[in-house]
Amino acid sequence: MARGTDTRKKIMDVAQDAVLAKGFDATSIEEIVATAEITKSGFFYHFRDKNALAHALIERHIVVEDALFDEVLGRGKELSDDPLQAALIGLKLLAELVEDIPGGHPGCIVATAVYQDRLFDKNVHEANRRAVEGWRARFQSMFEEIAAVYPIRDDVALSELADMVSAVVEGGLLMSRAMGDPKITAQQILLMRSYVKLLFSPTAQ
Amino acid sequence: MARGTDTRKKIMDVAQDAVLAKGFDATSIEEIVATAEITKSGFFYHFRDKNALAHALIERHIVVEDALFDEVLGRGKELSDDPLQAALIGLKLLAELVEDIPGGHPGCIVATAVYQDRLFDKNVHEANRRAVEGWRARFQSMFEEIAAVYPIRDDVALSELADMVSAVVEGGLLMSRAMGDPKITAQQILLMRSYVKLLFSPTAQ
DNA sequence: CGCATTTCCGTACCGTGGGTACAGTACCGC
DNA sequence: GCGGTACTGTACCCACGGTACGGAAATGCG
Repeated sequence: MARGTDTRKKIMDVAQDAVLAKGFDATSIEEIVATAEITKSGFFYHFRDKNALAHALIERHIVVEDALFDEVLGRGKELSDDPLQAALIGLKLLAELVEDIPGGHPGCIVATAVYQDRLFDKNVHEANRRAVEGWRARFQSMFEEIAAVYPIRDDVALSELADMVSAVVEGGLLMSRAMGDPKITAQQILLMRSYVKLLFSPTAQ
Repeated sequence: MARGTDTRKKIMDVAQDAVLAKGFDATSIEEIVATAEITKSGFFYHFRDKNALAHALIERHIVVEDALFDEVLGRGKELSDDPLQAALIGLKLLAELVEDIPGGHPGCIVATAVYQDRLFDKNVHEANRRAVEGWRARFQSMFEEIAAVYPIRDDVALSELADMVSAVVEGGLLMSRAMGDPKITAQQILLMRSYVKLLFSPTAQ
């Protein structure tokens, strides 16, 4: 039993490295099986097709990313009882964390799936949608906690503001990739942080 | 002579329709040549490979997009002498324009190229980089004009703020695609607008 | 211990699609 | 009518996703 899950995990690890480094379509199954030291048959035993691999990677990615957000935002709450300060700390930690990723900017698995229609089926896109919805719920509740204490300085929907965090992160990753500058993502997160600060603190600066 | 440029243009038009509808990788050369009523040889006479087609499409796309930004931001300047108001108007027009794209949001050709490494070579990514740099320059000068008149309410770099416009647009398009909700992009642009408003106008509301 | 199930390996094969090679041809300006 | 431009047609190669199927080793279970 351990044998099975090990191999499956190894395939996913190898695939994830390759996908983040080169993109999903640039990662051939033959290459994955070579690196994982298995055979093509072994691969197709664990995954019905390349779609199934993508699906598994995304599901796992969501779990990891959720844990990461939990940690960062949780740490913010630990460090301040004030919901606004907690959020600002959390966003700053997130920016630092994104910047410290070794080997620059791997980009987001979710994003790679969004922009490759043929390669992925409905299951994958569905998983993607759930991931984005999860982020929205998370950040929306964060902003609601802030809004319960502080007046908001502009008429914006908190759900859209929550989406903006995701959008800025994803957009930042994309810009980083396009420009070959890994710092951009962190910069963009800090700008988002600045917006949150201005939006909720009248005496900001 | 007209014969040549016509065919080339026809290939690009056919390809662009298909690419925006289904994505680049889902569009096969065989399909393009069938729709354009030419032969495979004819295609490869005009484009060395699929890369060259992508490159040509992106170059053309950049020109169109630049014209679009020119129009929207120019209209903003027409409607107000105040640089902040002009920018706010421009961003609002941009949001409206993005929302009115028929058939939803095709997504950005630039983004599709960023997330597909194998399909595209250095020329394409280079073209991409220039496009992003162009947007940065454009929005940076916009923000500089505002900053010359209004004090800025947080310590942010204007070049990064300029990148944020691109990041929010791209991130918004990505979120739209992921969620299947074309309205998200426009919402995100309006949030960016709200940030600009708060950042430069102390008496905002 | 025997036996079935799970977890692979090996090999051979297919279809699609990008891309090449190269010969031939129709048109167009000079 | 000559040479270049703009193709057509055919035939072919290769990479890669995916299938088929037989076999083998480890594992769990009675």
